[in-house]
Amino acid sequence: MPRYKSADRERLVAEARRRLLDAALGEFAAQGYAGANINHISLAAGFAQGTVYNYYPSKRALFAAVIGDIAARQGELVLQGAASAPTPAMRLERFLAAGLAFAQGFPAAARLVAATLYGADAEARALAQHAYEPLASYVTKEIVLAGQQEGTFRTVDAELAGAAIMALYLCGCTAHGAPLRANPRAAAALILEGLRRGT
Amino acid sequence: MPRYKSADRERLVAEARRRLLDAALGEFAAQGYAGANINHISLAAGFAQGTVYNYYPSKRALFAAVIGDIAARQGELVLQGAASAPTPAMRLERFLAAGLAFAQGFPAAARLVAATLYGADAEARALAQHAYEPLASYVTKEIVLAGQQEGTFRTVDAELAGAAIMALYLCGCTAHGAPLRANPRAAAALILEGLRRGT
Amino acid sequence: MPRYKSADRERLVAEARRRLLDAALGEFAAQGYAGANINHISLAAGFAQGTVYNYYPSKRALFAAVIGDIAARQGELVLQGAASAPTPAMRLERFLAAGLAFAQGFPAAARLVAATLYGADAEARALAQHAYEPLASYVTKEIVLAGQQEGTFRTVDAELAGAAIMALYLCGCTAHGAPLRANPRAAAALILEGLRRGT
Amino acid sequence: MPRYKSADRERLVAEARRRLLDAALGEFAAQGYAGANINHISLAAGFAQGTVYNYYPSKRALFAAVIGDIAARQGELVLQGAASAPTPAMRLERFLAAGLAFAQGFPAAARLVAATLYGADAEARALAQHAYEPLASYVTKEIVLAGQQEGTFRTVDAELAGAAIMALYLCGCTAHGAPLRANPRAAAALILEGLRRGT
DNA sequence: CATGAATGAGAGTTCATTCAT
DNA sequence: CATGAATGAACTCTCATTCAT
Repeated sequence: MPRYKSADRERLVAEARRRLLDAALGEFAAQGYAGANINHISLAAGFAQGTVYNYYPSKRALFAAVIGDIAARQGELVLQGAASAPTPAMRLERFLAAGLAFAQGFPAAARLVAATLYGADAEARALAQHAYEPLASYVTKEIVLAGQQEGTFRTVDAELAGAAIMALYLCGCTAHGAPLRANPRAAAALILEGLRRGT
Repeated sequence: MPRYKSADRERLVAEARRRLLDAALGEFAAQGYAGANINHISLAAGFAQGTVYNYYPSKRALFAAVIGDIAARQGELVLQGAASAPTPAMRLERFLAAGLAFAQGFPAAARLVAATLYGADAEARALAQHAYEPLASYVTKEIVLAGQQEGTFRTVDAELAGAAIMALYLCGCTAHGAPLRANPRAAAALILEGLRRGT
Repeated sequence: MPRYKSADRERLVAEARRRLLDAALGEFAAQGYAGANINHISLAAGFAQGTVYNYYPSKRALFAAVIGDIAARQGELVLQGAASAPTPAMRLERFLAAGLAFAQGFPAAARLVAATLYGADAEARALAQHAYEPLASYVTKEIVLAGQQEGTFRTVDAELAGAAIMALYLCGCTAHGAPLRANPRAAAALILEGLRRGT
Repeated sequence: MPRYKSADRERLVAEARRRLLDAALGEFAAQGYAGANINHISLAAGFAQGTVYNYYPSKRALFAAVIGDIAARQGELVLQGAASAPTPAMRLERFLAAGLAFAQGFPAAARLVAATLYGADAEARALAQHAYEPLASYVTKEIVLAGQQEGTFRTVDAELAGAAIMALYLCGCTAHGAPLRANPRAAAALILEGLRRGT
């Protein structure tokens, strides 16, 4: 009978989970979900093999927790950054800047999210899509649609524009993405003004 | 064993490889590299399990061959489509249209490429990057830079613009990509004109 | 630490053991020895996981205690029931009635004993055989042999008859045993009179 | 493409299965289902660990095959022995003699069946009950009921008598069963005539 | 004496790879 | 060159047991 579940206990549990999430993020980002070794994660977190299972009931559950954790942290940061801007154009710029800063600060997390969203594992993909739904819908509604209603954005298909922005945003951390990361302001300008020289 | 292989022999070998590549593409796209089962591939290709090893020395080598094959077929199609267009803007449009048509015609291939380029497996990523280098540099040189030299494109960072176009292009087949695929002409317009309404 | 334990202390310990034995009986009966989870037992007894080890040094020891406990309770009940009967035939009837009543009242216990006595685990089997020796020898001596000496029973091999009765008795709770349980009087008659119609 | 699945191949497969079934019988009988180690079985059969899975898809399936194999062999032997006898009484005697001879010849098989039928594992029990249904219904119909219709057997509850005979039969290989096995004729007489001396 | 997080050996199962036929 | 049985390392997950608190 747990006598009162001291705050101490809870803090220890939270810290153990933190260590596991961090170790898991590293492993999943480096090896992919299928390639990750759950015992390595446990050992990397400073536990014995099998101790993960005292905190998460399965590899999948641990993975879900990792993705959820990333999405929450990134969402908070990014939406906070963008929300305070008065115009849709500025929100776009801040959105990209905050997101790409996150990718720069936590490259493993960014890589893992992209790998999951564009990977073959349907279950994992659904999970990540669900976790990133708030960000995606923020872009579509508060940036693209808002700019169109305000009259400063062209009336292109909002979904199309949203998908394009999300693609840039999510790929800003991998492969061909280095220039995006290095220059979020220019990326925003590119989206706003397009490639063609104005008349 | 005749040293001089009959052309017949070679054709049979080529056809066997074709069957294996097709089966492997399906399996890798559906399960990811780590999740793919090489014996299933062999069986799906109409061979016994283990027969892959008469044609490819390892799972990795088979995977590399699959990626190489996709890149070659896609490159041929896309560059062919784009090269005949006289202006950089038209080349961009045709490039996107041809690429997204490829993604529509061979969704498994498109998904596999994106998953590999944005996935966690560093070795596989390097492989795919190398295979897609021609496409990427075509975009940068023959579209972005050419348009700038011609005077019709803004002088934004060419690498940045190239990366953005490749991101759109590659993600046009997955996750948030559905609207892109459905509407390549609008996607090209978005890249050319940007979001902001002209003055 | 007072050497002289207060009676209070001892009562508490006895009650804790009781709870553990009851919980263990349920788990062992439901899952078998190998399949039983000792932490589940501890929790089901209202303790934390691991607390069993304050009362029993190992899973095996706990198991032995469970079997011993059942044998003791069943033996007391059954022998009490049978001992007061004046003739061997009546003792047989009461023996079966009491035993099958026990099986009806404590089905988990009955099932566990049969599973142990007829199970694969040699160590457990030896343990249970030892615990049930008193019952077995009661049947052989006080029922079969006594009846033969009295002149009312045929002089069949006493051990054989004893084994047959014990088999019926122990299987009266499982598998094909339902009719036995339902009808102890008829079972006794069957043993006494046999199948063949008297001349 | 298997060219013609030579009889050779099939013989080899059958022989491999035989080795595995034998090894599995030994392990399951000695350790119980839950306690058995499937890699030990594979090694004991002369294969590497994991090779069982080329022949049976799971531990449970292997177990089912073992039980099915025993039931088939025992059923053939026992029913053959009993069926040729003209009267129900003789069928009973032969049934017991054949069954107990089987138990003597294949003690591990007999022990495993009893352990399964009286064990805690519900799934395994159902399996074994199903496999032994033919024997059980033979006893009830062709022995007990037939004897009653013929007029030579008392009209006791047929199910009760059948269950009693099956219990004796199945327990003839364990625990208190040694005398039964040693003396099947006397066991049959006991069932037919009962314990009580005729008047 | 109770707790329950931690341990780590060991379980069932998968599968890339080999090789005798 | 095709076959497919065999291999055995490696995986995820379980759980009896320990011990600091």
